[in-house]
Amino acid sequence: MSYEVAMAALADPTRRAILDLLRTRALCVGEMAMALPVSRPAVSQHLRVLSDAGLVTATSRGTRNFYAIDPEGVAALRGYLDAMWSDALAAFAREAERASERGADARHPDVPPTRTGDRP
Amino acid sequence: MSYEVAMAALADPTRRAILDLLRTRALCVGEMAMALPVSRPAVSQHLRVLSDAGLVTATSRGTRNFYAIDPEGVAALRGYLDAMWSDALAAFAREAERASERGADARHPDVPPTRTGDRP
DNA sequence: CAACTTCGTAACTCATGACTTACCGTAAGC
DNA sequence: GCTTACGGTAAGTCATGAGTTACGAAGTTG
Repeated sequence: MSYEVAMAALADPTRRAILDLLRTRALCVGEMAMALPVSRPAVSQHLRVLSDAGLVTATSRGTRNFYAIDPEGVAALRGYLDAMWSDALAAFAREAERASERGADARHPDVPPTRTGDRP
Repeated sequence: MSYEVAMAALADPTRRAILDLLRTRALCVGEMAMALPVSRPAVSQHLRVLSDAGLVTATSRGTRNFYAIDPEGVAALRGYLDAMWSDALAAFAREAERASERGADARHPDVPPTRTGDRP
């Protein structure tokens, strides 16, 4: 459902770096900011995006906010990619079979063309 | 290796729509442009990005250029997500165990703090 | 209570990129 | 050979978002 927001979230290199930091254990914002080449508010904003995308979870302990990877969000992305992957493999196999049977037979054009449009 | 370019490529909704069109079968540029709310040059540019990211392959047949999903590129993304997913699960389990053993024992702070920096 | 730490938000700047129109190269059909 | 379909590229516009500094809110510690 919401794999689209997660995809957009994973597009940014800094956000991927944040997730890489969180792979081993949960961290608070200041720790991540020290390990990254950007300011702490930037990390906060990225964490906001990652949280909205369902990729991380936040827990407050004292004045510090700890963030950890949310496996559910990652699972949604995996599902999307898995579906696309299997579909692509099936289409590839179908295409190969059709190509082989066309190679033995007469070669007819794939699509009878009718002016494919240029405008949206 | 190159999952980063692929991630950036999948960030755009139009590019994801192109990949969704290609899930069933290979298509030429004009066909995709007709099925999408953008102009044909826009589709060309998106296909260029997807091709550079290793997510699609191109084959010329006559004047038409057919594009299909490249399963290899999708596999790279799956590998990245799989690694992150298993790491996140392991970290989650470790965190849960540490929390339970701390709940029975004395509660010590997680990290002895030393001024986490604000500047990059 | 007062000082300090930690973090989120607001306001702003600036670069990236998504889209358009216009143009040119290339293969097919009369 | 000339015309037509198809698609890639160039140049330009405009919106989005990643980054910064400045400030305020919530909590801990002396």
